[in-house]
Amino acid sequence: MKIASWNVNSLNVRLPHLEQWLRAFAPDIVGLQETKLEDHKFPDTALAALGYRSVFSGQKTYNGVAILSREAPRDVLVGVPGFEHEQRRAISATIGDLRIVNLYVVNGQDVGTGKYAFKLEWLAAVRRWLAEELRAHPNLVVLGDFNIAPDERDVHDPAVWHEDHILSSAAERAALRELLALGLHDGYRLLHQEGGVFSWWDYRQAAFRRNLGLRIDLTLVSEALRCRVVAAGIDREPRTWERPSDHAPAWIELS
DNA sequence: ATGGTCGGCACCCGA
Repeated sequence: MKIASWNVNSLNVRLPHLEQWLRAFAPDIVGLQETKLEDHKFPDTALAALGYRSVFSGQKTYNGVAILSREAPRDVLVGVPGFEHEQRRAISATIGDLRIVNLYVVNGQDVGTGKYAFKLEWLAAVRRWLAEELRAHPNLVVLGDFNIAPDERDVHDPAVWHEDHILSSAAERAALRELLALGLHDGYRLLHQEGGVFSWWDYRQAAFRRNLGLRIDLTLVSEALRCRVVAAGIDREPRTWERPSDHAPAWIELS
């Protein structure tokens, strides 16, 4: 059972990439972020032709999330209960014996801005909600673009990505640690300890060629699923293709 | 630290 998270940065532009990658990688479940598509424009027919069901919550221009799965999704939930707003950043569904939560965490722009404050509020609301979600669904997978690099191994240059910098700041990392403290584990780190493995590279400065990246796309698993994680990785291949997303798919395999 | 590159959409904003 392969489960992946991929920020596609516009599904309108990236549908051919997604189709090619689904054929090549053959995941069972995929969480997509930044689809940037209103629901009536979601390419569910094209994805069904490849054997995937789709559930989605999108909007024009910004944000937008979706879950693709080979098995039919049940009990679909849009948004973060108790924290209503316009931005389409969360979608959840039950697939087989797994509860899947797909998040597009607020970027936060810069430390100290209003968007940064909103990021921390949003993460606090997610934590309150996931505490309940874990009680209801012991087999929980929380995946997505977290827009937080968990620690120094997850940034190419800790001198740049330091405790006062967006995506690596002390408060953001503390918020992520609070999520993990609910009883969630970073699937990738269960199996790999080395640094320098990234999921996002800025479009500028030839960052991908120079591997100047961050690992901000994560797949978290609950305690009950911990021992079922048999493989994990980041598939850099689609980042090498023409006109790529700035993110690569991050994946885990469950037994 | 700055400036650089994308996508969407409208000549600028968000990432």
